[in-house]
Amino acid sequence: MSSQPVARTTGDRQRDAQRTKAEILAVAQAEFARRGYAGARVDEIAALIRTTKRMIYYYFGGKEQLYVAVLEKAYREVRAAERTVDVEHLAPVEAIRTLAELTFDHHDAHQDFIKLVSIENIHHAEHLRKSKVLANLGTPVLDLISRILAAGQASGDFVTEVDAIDVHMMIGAFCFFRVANQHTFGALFGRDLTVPEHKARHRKMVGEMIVAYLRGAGDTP
Amino acid sequence: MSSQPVARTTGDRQRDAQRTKAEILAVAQAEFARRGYAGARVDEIAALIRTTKRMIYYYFGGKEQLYVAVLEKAYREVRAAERTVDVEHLAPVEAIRTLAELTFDHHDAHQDFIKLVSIENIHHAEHLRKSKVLANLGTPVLDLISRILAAGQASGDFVTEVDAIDVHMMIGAFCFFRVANQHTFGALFGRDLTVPEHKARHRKMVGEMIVAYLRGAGDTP
DNA sequence: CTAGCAATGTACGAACTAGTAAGTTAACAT
DNA sequence: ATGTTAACTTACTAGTTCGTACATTGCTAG
Repeated sequence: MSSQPVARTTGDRQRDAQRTKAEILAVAQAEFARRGYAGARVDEIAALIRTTKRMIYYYFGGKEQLYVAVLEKAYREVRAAERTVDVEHLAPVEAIRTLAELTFDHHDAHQDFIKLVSIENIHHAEHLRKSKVLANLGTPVLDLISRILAAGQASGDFVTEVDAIDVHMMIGAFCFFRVANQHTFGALFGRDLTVPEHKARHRKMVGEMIVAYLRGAGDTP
Repeated sequence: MSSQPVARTTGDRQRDAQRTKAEILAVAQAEFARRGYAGARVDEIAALIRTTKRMIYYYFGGKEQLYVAVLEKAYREVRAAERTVDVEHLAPVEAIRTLAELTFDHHDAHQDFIKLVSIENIHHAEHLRKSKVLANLGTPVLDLISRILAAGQASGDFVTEVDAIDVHMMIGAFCFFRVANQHTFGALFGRDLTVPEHKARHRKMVGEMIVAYLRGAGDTP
């Protein structure tokens, strides 16, 4: 009955729209992250794939739409990863500490995404704003933080009055910075943030930082 | 005796090398911060000044050297500002809190600089590394932090064992993030980080965060 | 087996962009 | 006063870069 073409599972076809599209997206993501929006070259992206530049225009329409598609894919993957986080079985202090450490790991593992976000901010998030997909993506982690904060306040572990967005920002800022600014930081302070000792120490630091802050230890007496 | 042309103080000369150079640098800084290195256009920079594109090549040699000159100028100004910070008359807790708040103010006041740093990181700090000026610029704030930490440990106010660079990074990460990522953050969380309420709250947050962390409140019991 | 169309390749052009050759003028030293 | 040179302008080019017109071929339904 179905008139839809059945998606074949064998991957060795010469013509495969989905594979071509996916390949373009993957290469484009690396290229945009590496060179920025203006610095990326459509011809260079085309040269790095099986197919030709024509396909980029066939499937995406143009450089800008390709860039938006890359952004959308990257954000979708991040949000999907966020949804797999499960720390609600932990006590509030351990829950927020673990969330901070998982956020740290996640940023460390997705450096291309960090770069894309940096690039998008240089452009005042104009592409992100254009995308309807990204507007309706939601931020599951915020609800999680809200619940942890409520539990921590109820138990008395957390004293500081703060909302979930600010907590998310405080954790994210630290995790983002050490990836996004590793090169200038390394050059200016002579410290390579990628070496395991620093990484492990910083991972601990985020957790301790957010717990100390939520316990209210920074208050003026 | 002197064969050097005396620098005239009247600013109304038609030809003034220093003024032209300074004007090019100022416009270029704005343009590079706005569009990124690849996105900035030499013709556009030229169009925004009194003089012509030829002068950019006359004084700086090319687009890349102009960019490096902009970077050098921006970093020099930042380091100069750092040297004016005086918090050593304060007790350790107040000293580090004040330093954090001043860092916050400084980042907030120099958003173009933040953007240039983001851009430079996208390019793996390759230009920054090339510059001999920037290699020998030093980081006066690190010594300051070291002294505050030593005083705090001596007085018993600070318990956490941490070095100055990590403290600088923790403060800087927060201050940097809210400026650098304001656009994607605003679009995704519906929160405009530039509105005074948020800004004032975040300014307090940095101070409380670093004090709480240094007091060792995040330690596992 | 074949018609029809999605998918793909080739070749090219219009517009842009960094950089330069060659000539001109203002300001200063003497 | 005037020669010299730094400061400046104009007009141009060679190369790049996004995008497209047009031709072609593999895949699948029936």
